[in-house]
Amino acid sequence: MKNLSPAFFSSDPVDCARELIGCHLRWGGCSGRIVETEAYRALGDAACHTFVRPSARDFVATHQAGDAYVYLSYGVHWLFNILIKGPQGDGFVLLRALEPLEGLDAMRARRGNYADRLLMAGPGRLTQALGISGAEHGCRWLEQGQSGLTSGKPDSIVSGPRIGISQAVDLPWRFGDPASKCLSKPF
DNA sequence: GATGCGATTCAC
DNA sequence: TGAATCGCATCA
Repeated sequence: MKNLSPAFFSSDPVDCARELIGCHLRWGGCSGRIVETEAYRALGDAACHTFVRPSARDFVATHQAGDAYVYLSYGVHWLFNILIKGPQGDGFVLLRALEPLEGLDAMRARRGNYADRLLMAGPGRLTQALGISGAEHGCRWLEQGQSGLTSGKPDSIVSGPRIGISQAVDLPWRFGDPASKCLSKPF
């Protein structure tokens, strides 16, 4: 297990999304195993925020690889993305589901008394469980000591279409460990 | 200052 | 399976 540095995110968004499956995320006093991600490309991907939002394009231009891109979905749920800036193109990786490892009590205090497998089984659920909100938007969380990523490998990784989007629906840029009990939806 | 709409969740 | 929900970005 080695720590992932911001250099890990100076690569291809789709490669990063795939390689993050099985890695361990540490956030404050909580941690979890990443079991589901999605990739978004800044260029040529109609589902990416950069496609219609000047503010998203500005974010890419003014932030560094690995920085947090956090935004509110449906006016209710915070979604956590990691900025990718690589030679093959920029983009984001959306964290969609984690298996809780440490800090389950703190997660329940924030989310309610749900079963373990439901604490972070969804992009809005995991931010609520970890206490991530708009305050973390733009932050360089990988270099803040109490939070970070360590590498790991799942038994297998599968891919499929991304969830909840209306554009570019055919691109198979959702990745996950099909054996996990904590997916937001089965593959 | 108004409008449209969403990278979802939870309860029914 | 279906409805809530409201904040934010965008543009006028």
